[in-house]
Amino acid sequence: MQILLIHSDYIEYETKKSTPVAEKIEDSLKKGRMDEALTVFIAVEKSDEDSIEYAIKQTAEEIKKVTDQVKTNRVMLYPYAHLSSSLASPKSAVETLKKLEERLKEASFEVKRAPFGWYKSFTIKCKGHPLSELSRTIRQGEQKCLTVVREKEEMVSEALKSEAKATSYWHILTPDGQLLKPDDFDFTGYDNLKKFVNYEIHKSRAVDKIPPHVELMRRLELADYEPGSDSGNMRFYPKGRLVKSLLENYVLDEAAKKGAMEVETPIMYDMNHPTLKKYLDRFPARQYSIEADKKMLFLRFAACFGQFLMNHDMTISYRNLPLRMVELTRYSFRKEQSGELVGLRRLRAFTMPDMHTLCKDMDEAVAQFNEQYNMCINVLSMIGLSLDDYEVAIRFTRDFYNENRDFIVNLVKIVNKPVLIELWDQRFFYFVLKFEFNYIDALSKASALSTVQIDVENAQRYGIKYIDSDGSEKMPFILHCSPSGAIERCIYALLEKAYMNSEKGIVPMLPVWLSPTQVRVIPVTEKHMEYAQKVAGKLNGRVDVDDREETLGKKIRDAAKEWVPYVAVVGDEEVKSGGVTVTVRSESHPNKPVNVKMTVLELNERISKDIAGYPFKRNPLSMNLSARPRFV
RNA sequence: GCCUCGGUGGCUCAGCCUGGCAGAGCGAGAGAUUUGUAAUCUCUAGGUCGAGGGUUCAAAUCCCUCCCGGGGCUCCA
Repeated sequence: MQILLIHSDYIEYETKKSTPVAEKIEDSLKKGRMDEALTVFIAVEKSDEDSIEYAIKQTAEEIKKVTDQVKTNRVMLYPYAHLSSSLASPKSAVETLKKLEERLKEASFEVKRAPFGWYKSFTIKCKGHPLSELSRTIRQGEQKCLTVVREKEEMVSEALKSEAKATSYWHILTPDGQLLKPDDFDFTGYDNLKKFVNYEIHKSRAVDKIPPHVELMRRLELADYEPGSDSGNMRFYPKGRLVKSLLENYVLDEAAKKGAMEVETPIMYDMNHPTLKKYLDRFPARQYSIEADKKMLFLRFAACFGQFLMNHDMTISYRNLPLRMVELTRYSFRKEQSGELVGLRRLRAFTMPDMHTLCKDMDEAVAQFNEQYNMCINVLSMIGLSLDDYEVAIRFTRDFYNENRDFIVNLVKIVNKPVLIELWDQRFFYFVLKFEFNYIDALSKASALSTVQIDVENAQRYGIKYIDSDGSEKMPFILHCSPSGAIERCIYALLEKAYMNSEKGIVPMLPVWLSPTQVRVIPVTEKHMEYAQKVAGKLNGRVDVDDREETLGKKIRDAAKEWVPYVAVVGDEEVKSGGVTVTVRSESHPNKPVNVKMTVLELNERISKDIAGYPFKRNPLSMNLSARPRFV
């Protein structure tokens, strides 16, 4: 229920024209006037229909409070649909209004009610004293323990606002240290960089196609939209969960190798916590908010909150620095505007490895930045995304650049290709330097994967200190690092890459370590089944057997559609020789499968080589295809 | 929030313009077939055509209202 209360000298209305939902009224009600009254403009909402009695009771009480304050007992109920964008059905609205009228009369108010569903002209004179204009929202939410609050005015963080104000100076920096204006740069041979620059600077983003990965994520039974949730919250089928889990484990392990300690922190935080509130205003993202009891909470959009609060309470010596912590956030939540959400590229709930490094001074921060920059290149490459697949953006303040010019040029030398530079005169955000690796997809859209930032203000905000060798308390600099970027986004990038490969005549596939099925054994006929099962038992990796009663051709086609890297066909020949005939996907061309006769041992060696150095998980689906349900 | 497209069997969609018995493919179930590298054949089951209202002898189809979803814009760590 939405109500707008106006203490008025008088209110006067006249019906003009009925709408299709108009209530039938006597002529006497077609005009009305009330002097010295509280006019209550009122909209009955959809949510009131769940408990009309509650809405009426609360509204009546609210009206009573205000009439007491303004000392009147005359009320004009005036239906006013425009107060809400989520109206109740006309039928229940009329019912609610009538009951409210009755209730107020019982409470000895003098009540008039303007008819529902008519176009009316009205004149009102508002008294203009401080209490003469009030609005109230009445919802049952207070009694439930978890109600997502629909903010009337969306909270927009200061960072989002300042981002709009920030002036960016764009450049291209080449490996030999030339800093050029984008217009002066020759993009020949740098198609992806050109797309990226267009995307960033010229905001050229219109696309009229569904991104290819959306179809692929469904067809490969990885992930899908979940209409039962909020948009941007995906469901992951067993195969998708497997791929995601492998990526998660891999990235966590790489962070651990660099000395990061894995921690776990809550996903929701008190919106009115003084420190957190200030940080919210420095982070350009929108939050989900949640009400629990009387507390307003927000869902984290990164792991910073929990880790910084933990850092605050820690005793940290200079000997502990650089101090690294990592958390895999499942999930980070960002309430992106609904239209921004696309497949696995941009989500409202996503999984992000988030590592923070406390450094004793700027020199150490810069050194760590450099190390993590290299780590990110390595992580993406191991995931299956090479330097050719993404473009580098480095962003910093003018001051930082003036003091660290050689360092930045060196970053460009490492990737050995021109990068996009964004320069700000002042520091608008919490960092002085950041880079991201941006994946350029089949529709020329750019999305950030890995990123590292040097944060110069959150140590102070959160009161994070360390004791230096001379016994004095100091503030560390903090690096934020996501070695891979969001896990879902990595999957998106791999799928988009596979799609672009297939457009180029390269057979699409996932890296072997991520393929849900690594080897599929297909018996030529039923009588080879026993041998097939025996072979499957001896093979390494995620093996399955196509034991369905289908033709050989069908089974081979299905294996190809699932992008199975190794398809081992076994028939009379193989039973006789004791080996397998393997279709090797990575060596095949469209319509030209490459079949290699090999022993089980040889196949095992190939697979072991493909997956060496990567995490392994068993396939959650049954080994026999005939026992697997379909998900899409 | 705005623009746009859509909602028809489990899935993908046709039918709608021009109103007249609700269709196909995939998938599922049954049967036949025992196959050597991109879909074997036959049969069967399965639908309040998103919801509500209106027009009409008759509505999946036309009109109105609403709901839900996709894509785009805005936005973007």
